[in-house]
Parts: sequence; structure tokens; C-alpha cells
Amino acid sequence: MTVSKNPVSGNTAMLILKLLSEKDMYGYEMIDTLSKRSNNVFELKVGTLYPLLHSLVKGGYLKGYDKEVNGKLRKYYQITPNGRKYLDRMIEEWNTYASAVGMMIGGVNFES
Amino acid sequence: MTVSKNPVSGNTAMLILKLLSEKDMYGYEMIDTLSKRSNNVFELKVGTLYPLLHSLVKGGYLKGYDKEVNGKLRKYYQITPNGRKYLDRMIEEWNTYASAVGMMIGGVNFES
DNA sequence: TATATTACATCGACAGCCGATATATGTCAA
DNA sequence: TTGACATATATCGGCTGTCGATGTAATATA
Repeated sequence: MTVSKNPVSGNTAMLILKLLSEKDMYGYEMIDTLSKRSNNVFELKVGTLYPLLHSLVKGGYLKGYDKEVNGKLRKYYQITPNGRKYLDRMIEEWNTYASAVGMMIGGVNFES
Repeated sequence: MTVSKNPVSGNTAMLILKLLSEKDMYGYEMIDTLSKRSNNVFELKVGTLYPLLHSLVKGGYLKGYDKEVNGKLRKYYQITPNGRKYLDRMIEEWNTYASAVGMMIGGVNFES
């Protein structure tokens, strides 16, 4: 029941993959969606996002492609099968970690 | 409803302060306690702990003192009133953050 | 006596994240 | 129409958190 590293830094990748597991998106769309869905808790910065997207592509978790929208090229990203596996693993680790923190600080224990 | 930074890296400080809010401890004791209480999820390393303790002392959140145990000097740490305030703030932010992650990944939403 | 364990400590390196900066296009109001 | 703002992608330098490696010293154990 050990988690690989600190599953909290490195957490942003999980959120991005989760978004893309639902539908393809481009960068700015991810920032907006993340912000809205989380009630402005997540304020992902472009300086964080773009390097992260590139590294996820390099790792084989995402695939990027260009799409013309309103006569403008946008870079869309699509999750790969490996990306889905990776996402599942990250979510598992997050649950383990968050549950342990909950135990420590006496919060709600939301896992058996 | 915005959290200061990423409340996950920097999370270790919260766990340490939480331990010390219950009783004074020395370094190794914190590592052991953290490990046992979390079912080995947290494996805090000394290379992480000692610099962290020093910075918490410098920040006024902890006070250190020497105590002789079995004829040996140990460095015990005690949380300060400021440390308790800081801890409360960190726990609040953690709950906000963890709840938002839960919302994102479709986990359990344990906050209103 | 040699090895392991406890205990504290520091250093260099790496990774994640962000602010600043750059570039290009589109929109909207003065 | 010009300047300001928003959208969109991108990179770079720096900061912080974390860890592995290493060092030291005392005690316990085999």
C-alpha cells in the first residue's frame, strides 16, 4: 500500500488526462474547463500546461493534432490507450494518498 | 474559493504540524509515527524531514529543545500558537483541494 | 569486535510549477 | 483606425519540495 512518489505534485497530469478521457480538447479549453469544474480551485497556468502536454505526448499518453476552427489552427489533444491506463493508476494512487491524509488529519475517511 | 498554491507539495509540513499538535516529538519518531498511522503510505525521508523542521522553526511555527533520554540528547519539537494557526489554514486548503480533485475525477465529494 | 540500529545533519540533483516574456491573430470600443 | 484586450501557443529562468547519498556518533546486539 505504498504510493510511488508524492502523488500530489504531478497531480496536474492526472487532471489533464481525466479531462481528455472524456473528449479531445485544446490547451486553453483545458484551463477553462478545469477552472469552471473545480469552482476556481484549479488555476492552471500556461507555463505549466504546455510543457506538461508536450511531455505527455512524448511519454505516449497523449496524441496531438491540428484542427481548423474559424479559419485558425488549434492544437487538439487526444488520450491514448496507454494514457488511460496511466490515468487509472494515478487515480488509484491519489485515492490511497488522499485517504491517508484524511486519516492523519482526522478528516473524512472516504475509502474502506 | 482559491487555494494559495498547490497545497499538495508542501503537504508534508501539514502532516508534521498535525503530529506535533498532539504531542512533542523528535525527528525519527515523526517518521515512524507517520508511517504507522498511514499504513506505510507516507515514507518520509530524513533528507526531507530535517531541512523542513529547520525551516518551520525559522518560520516561527515550531520551537526546538534538547531533552535527555537514556543519557542521550534528543531534539524535540513543539508547535507554537502560530504553528497551530498555520496548521488550521493548511487543513482548510487541503480539504478544498482534495474536494475539488474528488469532483474532477468523479470520486466522493466529502464537502458541501 | 564487528555490524546494525538509532539519531541528527547536509549537499547536490531532479521535478513540478509559475511568472515573465514572446508572438500572432481576432475583437471591440474610443 | 488605432490602441487595448482576449485568445492561443510557446519557451525560459528561477524557486521550492523531495530524495538519494553521504557523514558522524552513540548504543545495542551478535
